[in-house]
Amino acid sequence: MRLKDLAEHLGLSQTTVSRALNGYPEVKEATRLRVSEAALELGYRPNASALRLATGRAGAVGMVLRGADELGPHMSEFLSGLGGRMATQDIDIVVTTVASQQEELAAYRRLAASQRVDAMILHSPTLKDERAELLMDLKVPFVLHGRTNSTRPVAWLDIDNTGSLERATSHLLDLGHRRIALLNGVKGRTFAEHRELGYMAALSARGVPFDPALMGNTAFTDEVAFRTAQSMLELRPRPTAFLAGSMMTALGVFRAIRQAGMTLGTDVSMIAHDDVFPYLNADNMYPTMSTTRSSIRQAGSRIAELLLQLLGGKPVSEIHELWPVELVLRESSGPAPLF
Amino acid sequence: MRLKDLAEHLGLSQTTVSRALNGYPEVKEATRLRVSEAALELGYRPNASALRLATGRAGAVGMVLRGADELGPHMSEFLSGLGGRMATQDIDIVVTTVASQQEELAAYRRLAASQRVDAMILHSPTLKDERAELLMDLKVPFVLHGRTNSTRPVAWLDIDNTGSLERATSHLLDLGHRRIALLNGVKGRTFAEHRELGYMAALSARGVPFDPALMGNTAFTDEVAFRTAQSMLELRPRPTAFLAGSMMTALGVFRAIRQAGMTLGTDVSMIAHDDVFPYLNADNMYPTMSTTRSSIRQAGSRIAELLLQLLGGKPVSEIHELWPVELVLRESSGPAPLF
DNA sequence: AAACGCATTCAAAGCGATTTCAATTTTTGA
DNA sequence: TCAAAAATTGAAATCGCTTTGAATGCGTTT
Repeated sequence: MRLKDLAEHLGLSQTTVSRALNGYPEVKEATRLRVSEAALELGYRPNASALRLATGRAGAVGMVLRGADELGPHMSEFLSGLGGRMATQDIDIVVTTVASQQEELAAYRRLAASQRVDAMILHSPTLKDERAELLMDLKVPFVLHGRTNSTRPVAWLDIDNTGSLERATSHLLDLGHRRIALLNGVKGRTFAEHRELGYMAALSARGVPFDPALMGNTAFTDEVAFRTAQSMLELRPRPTAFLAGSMMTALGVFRAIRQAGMTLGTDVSMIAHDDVFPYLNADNMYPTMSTTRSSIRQAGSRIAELLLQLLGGKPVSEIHELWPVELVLRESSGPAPLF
Repeated sequence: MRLKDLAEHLGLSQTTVSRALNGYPEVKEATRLRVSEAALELGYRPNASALRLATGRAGAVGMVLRGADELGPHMSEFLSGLGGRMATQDIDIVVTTVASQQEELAAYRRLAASQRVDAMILHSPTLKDERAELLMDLKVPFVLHGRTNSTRPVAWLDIDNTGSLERATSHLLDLGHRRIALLNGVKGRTFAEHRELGYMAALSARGVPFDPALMGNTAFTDEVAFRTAQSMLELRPRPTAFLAGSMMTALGVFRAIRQAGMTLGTDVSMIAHDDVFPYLNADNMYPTMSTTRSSIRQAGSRIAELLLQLLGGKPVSEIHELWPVELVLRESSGPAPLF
């Protein structure tokens, strides 16, 4: 069922039918009604490729996912938020996965050159992010989930990682902890740097010295976290509290604590960052987990909105959102043990 | 940079340039070389929409993700496998997310009518799956990840859930367990039914009666699993072993066991199904987790291959793959306790 | 009654690729 | 050497839509 068929069926020109369906004013109301009824009845939907070619808009936004490290469980949550909003505008989400760093830039180039997408979403940026710079060079609009240091303006949405860690660290200090381990993301990533900043700020505000042995910069997997936490717990004096970068990290730390024969919440405290997964509930852990919490799904949904604004012509320099992070105290964070 | 520009730049016709780039035989080798060099140098890439309109192929495959229940961590793993293979063919993956059941069918209709994708991938089918039937009615090619009972032939790839659970259950029976709880997926889903079949078969082979109180049919979240396991552990006689449907489920059961003051691997045994997540390693748990294992990422990659074959004209009736599931025994499964 | 304005409708020109069919050049064979 | 065959190139049609610019019909105004 093409536009032409529909037009012939109605005894109208393609022009009029097209206009009727797209809500142009210069078509008689009775005609419009007749057209939309026929379209509905015959199940007409414009051919996506033709529509895109004619309008010059791709009707899609793109995301490039780094296979190994980045993908993780966060992505599906984010996608879910993003997709919900985009679907209402009939905009597709095109995901591309790549294995290596080089492939990644090539993927952005490819998407841009073939005009497959109208805009893109960038994740987990580094302080100096070449993907962002590339997209700006290519003049592809994008919204950054996170922040980066660029000389040019960038549209972004980020959570307040610095504030989050400052509060969490301060709280642990309040509870008497002095040896607080930070299981952070890999160096270079903006969010990791921001978290470190918050952690450092809280420590120095109390005059607590920073011990590099208590900081880990690794991927957020339970395995790595387990190993890191395990070796940190062998330090003397050992850390009495952990700041875990993600829920997966928290699970690993959790196991390390138990294997060392200690109890979470009394012998050792922990506050983990929770991106809010429906299948992994901090409130329902045992003991319940204190968290810094921010829904990554909501971020996805909001970024979709920002993307639409961006495509609607809103200036990049006006698209910045910094979201506060909740600190939710539960059982896993308690007073420092008295030795 | 359009084809026209490139052709003018080279002093050739669009026809010749197009042919040269697409490897048609009727173009002089020297010309082809000159063209491809210029294309590379100028970074020419055919406009995706135009190409699609001209060829009639969408150059994309679609997936519809149910927001709430389905998305989960499995999806990103699967996507990663799928994407790796598709990228090599310059085929996009279009993901659409939906909230409700109704929206879902509408989404398939929409994608089909607008010819946005050449084929689709279906997940977690039910025994009688209306999405699959719809796609067949709409004549949209698709590969099913899982199986369904349809009168018409369907292309599918599935793991041997029945065999997997039969082995796992048998193994637990060998270890002396008689009260074996099954935390299965929701009723109606083919994989859940298949798993139940395997479980039942193993029980009845030993003449062990089936106790409905020991079977749960829920979503694979740690929270639900925790609650279900908790209440099962209050039964008398209590279950001495658990079959967990996923790693998330396993985490929930794990907590329930600990909270009940018991030890996994001695007081209670568990075998969990592992879809192999890079961030959650059964081998590295404490105690290490016995699993039935099958990589969902590999499944994604293979389904991409099948999809390409399907689009290449291979008959649907010849596209069936049943993958065996490994049983990996580790510390979480031990002999039944002697009361 | 002619002219004007307004509301509708339509024919045709894109959008940027592929592909059919025709034209041109080069090679081959007698 | 010249016609026929083969190799190479190009003009124009096509894909299905949007959109520009022109045309039509009809009630008002002068």
